[in-house]
Amino acid sequence: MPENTLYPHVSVDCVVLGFDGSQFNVLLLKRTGIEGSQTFNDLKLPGGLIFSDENLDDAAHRIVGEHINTNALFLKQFKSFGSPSRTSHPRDVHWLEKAVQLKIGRIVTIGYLALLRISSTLRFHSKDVQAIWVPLQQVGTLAFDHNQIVEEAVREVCEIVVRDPSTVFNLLPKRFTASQMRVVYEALFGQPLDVRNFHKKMSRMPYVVPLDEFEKQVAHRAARYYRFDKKIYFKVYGGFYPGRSSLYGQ
Amino acid sequence: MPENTLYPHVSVDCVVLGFDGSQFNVLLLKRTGIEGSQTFNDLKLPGGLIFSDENLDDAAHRIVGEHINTNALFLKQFKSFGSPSRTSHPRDVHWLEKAVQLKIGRIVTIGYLALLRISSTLRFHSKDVQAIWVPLQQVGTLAFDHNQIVEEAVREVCEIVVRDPSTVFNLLPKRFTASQMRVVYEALFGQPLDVRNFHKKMSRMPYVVPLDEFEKQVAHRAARYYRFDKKIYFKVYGGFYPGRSSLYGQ
DNA sequence: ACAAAAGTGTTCCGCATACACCCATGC
DNA sequence: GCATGGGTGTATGCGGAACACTTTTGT
Repeated sequence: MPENTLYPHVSVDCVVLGFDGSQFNVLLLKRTGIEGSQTFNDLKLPGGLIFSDENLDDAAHRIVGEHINTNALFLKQFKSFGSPSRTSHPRDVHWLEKAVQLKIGRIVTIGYLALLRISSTLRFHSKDVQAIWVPLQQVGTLAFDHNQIVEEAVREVCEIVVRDPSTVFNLLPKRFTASQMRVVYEALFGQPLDVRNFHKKMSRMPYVVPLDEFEKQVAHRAARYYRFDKKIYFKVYGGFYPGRSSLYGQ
Repeated sequence: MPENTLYPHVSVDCVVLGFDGSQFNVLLLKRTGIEGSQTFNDLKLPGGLIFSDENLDDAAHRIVGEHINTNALFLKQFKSFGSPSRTSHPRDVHWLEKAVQLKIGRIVTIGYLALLRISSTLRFHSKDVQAIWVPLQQVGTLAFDHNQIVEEAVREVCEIVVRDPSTVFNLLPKRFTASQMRVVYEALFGQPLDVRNFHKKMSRMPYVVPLDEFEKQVAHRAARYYRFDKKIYFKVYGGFYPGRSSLYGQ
């Protein structure tokens, strides 16, 4: 089957990062396979071959959508991976042949990154027993080159948030307190942030609007709720971020 | 040939941006094809299918290397393009069948961006009559979706330079004057920059070291030369840029 | 002496950083 | 009343932005 070596397959792999209020988790799927005469269980990213008439973004939505509701999901292509050896581990070769029902020569994969908050209302699709959230710190050895893909995705996240501050609100509920927002930033940057300075930073964001609503039933002073205002945000940034290019002319 | 629709091909397309001292140019290849009974001439990005045992970065180097010397070339993957219709224009279908000698169903392409300076010593490989530099402002309608690819690459450039200031020095000679460097930034940001502020900015960059060498034979005050010091740069930045992620733990 | 580009200093403002105490609430 | 987390103000320093004149050199 020379076609299979000449013509690589194309897949999409999705690094779905969910913030649970204190840390980041990645959505992984349980995989069972055979290596030699042994069976093994490990984990992989949600991913799959693209359909012949499907564009990349659609494929990514479809693949994530097999496990969670993707309405209004932040989902962004971030990097492609095409090492010829990325699917050549015996475990992976064997698993692929069973899963895809094709002899696979090589797969180039397009990496997608999704950001969302893990809320009490977020549910895996019914009967989806293979999908689990794994805290980033506890991710072990994954299938294929998926550790590398996760690593690169994580590297992306901060840059995305810095470039476009509105993306953090994907990680927060509609109403959120200042400390919820601060905890997200602390997780992103891996260090504690000064509370007073963070309040000032927030108050300098015109698109973070304070509400006249407060926490209830808490064993301490009730925190104020805020919300993110998209319209104000786009008015402020005008759709462009600082450092935009104008190489095509002013 | 159902394989061809099921298994897309994978190519690499390279947006090679060359700065000529005053503006950015993109490396394009002349293409001659047939549409209906007419022949036509237009331009395309350098690109091609990946080899079966080649990784993506290597393919990009190979493809750019067919036209210019890629020693120490800044070359970076920036985005993939996979619309099913991106190669479906009749001109492109016909041209591909001749060029690739295969019936092509669909091509997913990985976009690469290269940055370099166009110097007097830069030469296209001998007899390479198809490769030309086209100023970005003068780029017309290109083959396939190459206009879109160029557009996205140009959008990338500023962000890359902002994230990693050392990349600008790919666009400058080893020794450069302050105004040469300023002109690069002005072209990048599409606006004139204040001369005094730019000098201060430069003097705040420890890795831009002033030399005791000056222009000669110029009909005005001779400008000082500077050089970029990689070692100092990496000492300053430690290999990391501000806003790096530490999601894996501190 | 003139044309042409190089080089230089000050002020103002916004933002980041560092730092310590009082407030509201439930138990 | 105490434990728990929420909320607040001041001082300092750096870097971005605005702004005009003198210096050097070849012709």
